[in-house]
Amino acid sequence: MPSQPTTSTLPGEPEPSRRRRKEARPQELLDAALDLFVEKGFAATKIDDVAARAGVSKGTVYLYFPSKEELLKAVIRHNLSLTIAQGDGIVAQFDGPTADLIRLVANTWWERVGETQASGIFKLIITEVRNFPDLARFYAEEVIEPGERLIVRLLQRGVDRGEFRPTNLYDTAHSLIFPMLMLCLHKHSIGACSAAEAIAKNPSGFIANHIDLMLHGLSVPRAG
Amino acid sequence: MPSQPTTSTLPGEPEPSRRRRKEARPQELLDAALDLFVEKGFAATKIDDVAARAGVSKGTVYLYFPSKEELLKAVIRHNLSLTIAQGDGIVAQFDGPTADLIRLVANTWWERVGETQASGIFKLIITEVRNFPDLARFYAEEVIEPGERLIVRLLQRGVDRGEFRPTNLYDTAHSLIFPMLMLCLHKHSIGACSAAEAIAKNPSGFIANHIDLMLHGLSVPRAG
Amino acid sequence: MPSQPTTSTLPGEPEPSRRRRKEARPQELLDAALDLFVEKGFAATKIDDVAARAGVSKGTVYLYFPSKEELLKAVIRHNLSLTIAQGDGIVAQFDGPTADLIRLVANTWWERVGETQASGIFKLIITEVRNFPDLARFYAEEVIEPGERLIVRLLQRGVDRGEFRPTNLYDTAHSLIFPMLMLCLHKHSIGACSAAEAIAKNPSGFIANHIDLMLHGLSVPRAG
Amino acid sequence: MPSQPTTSTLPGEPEPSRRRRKEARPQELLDAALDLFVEKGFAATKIDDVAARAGVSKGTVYLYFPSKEELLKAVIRHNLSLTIAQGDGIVAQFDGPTADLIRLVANTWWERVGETQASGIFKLIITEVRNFPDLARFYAEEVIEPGERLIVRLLQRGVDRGEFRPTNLYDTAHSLIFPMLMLCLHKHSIGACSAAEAIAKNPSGFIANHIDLMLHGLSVPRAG
DNA sequence: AATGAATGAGTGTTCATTCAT
DNA sequence: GATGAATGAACACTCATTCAT
Repeated sequence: MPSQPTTSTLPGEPEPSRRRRKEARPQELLDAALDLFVEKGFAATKIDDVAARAGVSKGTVYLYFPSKEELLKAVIRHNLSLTIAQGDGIVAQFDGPTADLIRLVANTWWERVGETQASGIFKLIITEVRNFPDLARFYAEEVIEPGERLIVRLLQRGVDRGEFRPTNLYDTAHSLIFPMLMLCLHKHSIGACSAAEAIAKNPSGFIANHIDLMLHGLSVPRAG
Repeated sequence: MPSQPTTSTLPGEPEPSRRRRKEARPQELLDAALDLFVEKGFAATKIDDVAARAGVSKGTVYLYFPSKEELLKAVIRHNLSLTIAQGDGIVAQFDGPTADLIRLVANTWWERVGETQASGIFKLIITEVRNFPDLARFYAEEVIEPGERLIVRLLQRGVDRGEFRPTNLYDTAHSLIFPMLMLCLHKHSIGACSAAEAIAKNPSGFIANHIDLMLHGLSVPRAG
Repeated sequence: MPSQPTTSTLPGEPEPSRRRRKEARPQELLDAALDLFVEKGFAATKIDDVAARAGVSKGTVYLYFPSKEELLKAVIRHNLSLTIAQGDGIVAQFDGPTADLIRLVANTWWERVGETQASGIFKLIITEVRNFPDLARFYAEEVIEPGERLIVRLLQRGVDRGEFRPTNLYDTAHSLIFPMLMLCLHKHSIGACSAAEAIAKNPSGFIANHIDLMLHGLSVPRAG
Repeated sequence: MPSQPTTSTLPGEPEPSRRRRKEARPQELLDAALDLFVEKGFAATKIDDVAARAGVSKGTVYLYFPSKEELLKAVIRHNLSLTIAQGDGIVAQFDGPTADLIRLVANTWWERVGETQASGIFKLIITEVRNFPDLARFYAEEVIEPGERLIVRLLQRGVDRGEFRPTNLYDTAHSLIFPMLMLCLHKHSIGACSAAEAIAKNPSGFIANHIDLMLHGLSVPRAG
């Protein structure tokens, strides 16, 4: 279930040169490892399987990563660096109503994270932080804090412009983002088993409903 | 970190009779196993550690559960049976405004699940369904479906009584419940590492804010 | 080539009880490990082979020794403690000519060390000190220093009593002991391959000749 | 720790021509391999390290030696051919007292073997013969037998000339040579770890004392 | 019932060897 | 010739499971 084919040459394609392979390897291995760590968990994933999915032999994994644990950390680091500061740019230059901005940010995030392989990183974090506690600091600094700051800034903008009523912005930020994260977790757990689930079938519909609900919940009561 | 003491006798307590201990064994083992499966994951948990935490020797675990996998299933079954049909009673006999009913159900759930050891079950499910896919059917039937039905019924009650505007009730149910589940997940992952997190410090405040936001979001727009 | 049978029960013998086995295990494993480490070297010895020679399975080795390296250290520690202070007693209470005392000590040492499995320890030390340098301090303190002191005291006794001419006693001590150590090394290297070697056939003869030569070498020149 | 520089060019030295380097390769590899085999043992030495010490890449080793085992044999063969028949020339043309001849041979040997990298070969032999038993025959024929013959001839010369009393010449030869060999072994084992050892500090003094002791031991008792 | 010694299949990691460049 | 990426067999070590006590 990798989102990009990472296995060795398909028939018909020219065999990539040794040098080109070497440059592509780490990425291929990280993709394979993300897939498997997310699917099975760190402990239940065999290095042999990571290697096989990347189309190489077991020893090759150790040419690029000194241990299974370092591979895990590299997977997380690599996929987090994709995530951070994704939204900051959008927010800075947007000019219209905050409701539209929030919808834009949510949809962009869903396209770039939720629908890609990277969505698995959240399950991986939740699964493995307790076993590798230094991941916690890493994740808090790289994702949670910038992410919270971004959303709080968004909400503050709405309040400042008289669009939103005041609430506890940190709590509200979590009410906004948590269902989106659950969507990612769901996709890589129950959603991967029983396809017969409404939410798995139409995540965009769910997101639209969720954002509407939240925006309505934040709307300023009519003076009366 | 078990919420109930599961280890052997503390000095000062009266030694429980041998019979008491024997009858309590399976429960103690299930508690110990839940703790460890949640903390470390199934694959990274050693039977030895489960036994040690329950205050027995390794062999004893096998007197009660035929294999590690069956122990996992028993843990899940046992903790799910606590969960299911918890709220049905409350709903049936409640008479006031749906907003109050929802607050009551949410707070009751948080007390009985979120604040207890049982809150870990959601992390366990998310972590392990893909490795033990028959858990999926089990969980869907025992938790997801009754849970969704309960919340949808709640929301429908609000709509029927003219308290809530109409929305996609399944999506809205998920918007309502997902942040509560994330609270449980958080508590057993990041929240267990860096205590310096707003959300971890005041979950009840977060729940109150979340429910308010949702109820406001569901409120019927003023005619006019 | 173990000097005592260490493998599991011979047919006809009563099966030793589980408890008795547990007490005997470490010794059996140390004997097996000494044999193999001496024969093949540390790196080339497989834990599987140690286990097989001791008549147990691989996992059992790890019940008693936490790693291969600790097993090595235990082997050395165990075999050195046999060695230290072996001669001190003899020397203290001897009364006759120093020449006789030296012959007695040499023969006793040969019987108790040279002819037993423990003779392999010297090869093991020489082979492995550079890879495990903290063995060096250990060996220097436990064997070299007490050993040198013993022999120097012996020689000094001879000089004091006018039996030996004065020489550099440390150098002479080494001239005395080194050929005995070479005999041990030889036995576990070349001597184990080509049996057709004079020295391997008659070590006691060699020792007698060597001691005679040394004693004659130490004898006081006739006043002339 | 090689006694001759075997690594690639030092800054300031003229860069050897490519041809020079190529012709020197096998010698450089043999030197590097001897160092490492002696230091760590055959099994614990990595081809990668041999290559690195010789300043080439791993693949290059296989251009010159078909396998690690053949490299070992080449190292031994090469260092033995240095050793054999070193002394025969000296003995043939010497004319004075046998005592002087023995001192000359011993000192020459120590200069040419004991003080050079080649002294490690004895440790290597003792360490590895049991794993590669055909080395035994090789070593016996090339070193032990010629060496013994040489020393026995020396001793016989002394007896024939009335300088030495008769003894078992084979045993005496071993008494003479074993301490010298132990000096080599010591240098590459304990001596390489704890420098604070009398013997390691003044090997020539030890040799002088040892030969004196032996010669005195062999001296003809005064008639009387 | 309870124990914990023993097992051996399974997995992370290493490293001699190969071979395309 | 020289390189170093890739391989995969081999080995240290772990741990679920069994069973004699």
